[in-house]
Amino acid sequence: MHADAEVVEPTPSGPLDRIDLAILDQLAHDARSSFARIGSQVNLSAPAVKRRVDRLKARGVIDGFTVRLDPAVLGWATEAYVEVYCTGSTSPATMRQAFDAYPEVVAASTVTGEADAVVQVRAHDVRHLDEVVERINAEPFVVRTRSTVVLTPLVRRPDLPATPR
Amino acid sequence: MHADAEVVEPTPSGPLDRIDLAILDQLAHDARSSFARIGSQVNLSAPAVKRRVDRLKARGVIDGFTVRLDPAVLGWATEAYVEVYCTGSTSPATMRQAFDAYPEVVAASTVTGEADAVVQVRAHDVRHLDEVVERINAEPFVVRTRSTVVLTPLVRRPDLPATPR
DNA sequence: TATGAAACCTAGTGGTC
DNA sequence: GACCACTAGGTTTCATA
Repeated sequence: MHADAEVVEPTPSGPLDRIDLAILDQLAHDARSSFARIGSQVNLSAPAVKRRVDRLKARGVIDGFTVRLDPAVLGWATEAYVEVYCTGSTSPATMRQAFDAYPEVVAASTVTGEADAVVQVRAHDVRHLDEVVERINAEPFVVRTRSTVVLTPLVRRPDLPATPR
Repeated sequence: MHADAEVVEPTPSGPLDRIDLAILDQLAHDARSSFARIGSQVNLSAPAVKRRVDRLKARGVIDGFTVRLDPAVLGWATEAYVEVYCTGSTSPATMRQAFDAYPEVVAASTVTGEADAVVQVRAHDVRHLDEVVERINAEPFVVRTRSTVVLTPLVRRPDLPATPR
């Protein structure tokens, strides 16, 4: 071991190259595509693609592979953004623990602005949504909520575009 | 071919059974899992699982398979909910067409409440986010916007839970 | 250090019962 | 839906640049 001018990456990193991004693009489009088919798109052999994918998984760039489901077909027809106002010093950890317990919660984050958090909720119908919002309201750290119900979904992306910085 | 008392489904439908939901659960957890492995979880042979998955795809329940990427690692560190206020009679189609053109737009929907639409935006940083919001503001049908920036992501579900109705 | 070719083994797929 | 046979894809090894 010797000290260089260059810093050695602690996590096996280095920036994603054009090929990595192309592979991610392919996987975003079809995560069950074969390595050979991906390889033919990015001019690489199947083993080479597999190695890159393994590396991307190890680095945490790839978090996993999931199925894209049509919420409506599954009976999750109602969606809402719920702004949550909390008591003075509610920690993010407390909120996370609470919201994580709801299967109806798709996403939740603390936010800037008047509200403390925005929670995205999926429900079967308005009655179900109402029930979930009531339960959130009943959480000890919640002062009040303000719901914005989705009328028409306009855009819904598979995942993030693998655009280079 | 003969006429029965039973009506033949035009779309190959019928409700999802317990096994279908279990399969979707497995795929949500790992979309690249083998049919054999899924089968062992749901007590079914690999071909049987494949046929069910094919059927679920044909029915539109399964929309596709994608990779889950860590936004932060890819350089998409900043996220915001942008409420959009539109001119009198802006059609959802107009909005969809406009928002679809932004790679930074993750999701967009028309909503109840004061605003006409909520647009979820992913950006590299606050400067980038600001630029995107400016562009949205410049859309001919947009009167004004109100952005809520994400501070800490608390919950982010892979996809919808395959809970029966 | 990353790749390609080949070998080997596991999984996908269509037919049959 | 299971079983079987066949094909295709995943994974490891090894040689190479």
